[in-house]
Amino acid sequence: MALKHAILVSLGDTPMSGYDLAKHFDESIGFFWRATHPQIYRELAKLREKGLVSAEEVQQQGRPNRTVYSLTDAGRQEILDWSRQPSTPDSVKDDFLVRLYGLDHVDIPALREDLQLRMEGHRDRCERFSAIAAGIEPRSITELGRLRGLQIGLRYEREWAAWCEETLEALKDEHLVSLEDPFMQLAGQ
Amino acid sequence: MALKHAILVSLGDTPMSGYDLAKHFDESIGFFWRATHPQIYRELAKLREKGLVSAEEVQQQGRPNRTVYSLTDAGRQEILDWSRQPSTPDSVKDDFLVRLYGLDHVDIPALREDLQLRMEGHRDRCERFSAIAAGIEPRSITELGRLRGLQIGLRYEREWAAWCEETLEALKDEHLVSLEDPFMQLAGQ
DNA sequence: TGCACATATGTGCTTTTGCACATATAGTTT
DNA sequence: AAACTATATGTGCAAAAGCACATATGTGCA
Repeated sequence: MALKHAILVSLGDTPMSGYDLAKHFDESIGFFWRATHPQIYRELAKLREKGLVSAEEVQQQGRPNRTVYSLTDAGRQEILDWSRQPSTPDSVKDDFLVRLYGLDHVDIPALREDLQLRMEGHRDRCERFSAIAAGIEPRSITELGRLRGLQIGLRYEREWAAWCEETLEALKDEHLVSLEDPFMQLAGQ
Repeated sequence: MALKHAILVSLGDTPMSGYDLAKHFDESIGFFWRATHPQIYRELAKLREKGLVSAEEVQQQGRPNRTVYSLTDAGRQEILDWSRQPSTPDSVKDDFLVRLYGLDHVDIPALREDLQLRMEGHRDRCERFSAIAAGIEPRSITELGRLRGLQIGLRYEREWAAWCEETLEALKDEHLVSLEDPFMQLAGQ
């Protein structure tokens, strides 16, 4: 369970409300661990009970009040303890790759559309990450960590984007007919 | 829920028992979707109820009997329907990257050990994938899909391995002291 | 006036996942 | 004889995740 730790680590930067955290999970740390707002609010309540975070009600005018959470010393210790456990291997679960694995049973035009969308997503993130990374000159341990995180994100997105492009090419109709049709297969040999 | 579909797709290749499937999930399709044997047996029971797979008891001597499952026409249709839905974005959840994000709060020597282990794992898989990929000359739609899957796996592992190496270098003590110590920071400018 | 939107925080319910444990057969090793 | 390994199939239970829905305030816009 590292949602807990993703929250603690985020609060290690600066105190935040659940709402802030939810936005934060949509942007920066969300690349490493995704979470939705109900998950976050529930987890915050548990962390508060355990004393790993402290909460402070903040009055606001013109808007609902916010509950701002801060990391406690116990929370800091919890991060340290957790960081000494071996990390759990990332559990891969990719719908799209399962389809590719069973390519002869799926709707290929639909898969191509999906692939196109994926490629665009990877390209977008690729540009976003490289823009952010270009602006970081690591002056602290934290910045170094963030930069390394961006680097793997960037590598990942870049490879995926390139692979999508290759795969779109490989899945063009004119390349597939010869595979499906036994006559063409013979002709191609 | 694509465990269901990962099983259906696997049975599309050839009929298998739960035990076979569990091994299969440890090897090939496990790169795209991980599952343990209790998950698989439970899912198989559900798929059987829905008529997406059929089961046949096979007597064996010297070993317990096996229940072999086959894909039905309804199952084939289910794969097709599913493949027409947009794929769900892969949900990233990586402990290790969360630690990197909060680098100033974690135990860095422990993280380095973890990083070393990861790197070895990525290198191993990299070699395994490239050995398998080298032996595939795609002659059918299925083989083309499998090859493309291996290609992204290979790219992924290669980038991760390289990144791990870079990061191990960046996290060496001699590079970190200057970041932690304000005096050294001034001296470095 | 009505509506959408951004802020802000939650509840309820279902599905999925993970992990430990249970059970049975038969061969191999110590 | 006891322990270990491989084959083969499950149950029980708790944690985690996902998603729809609920609620409240104030602003801007048509």
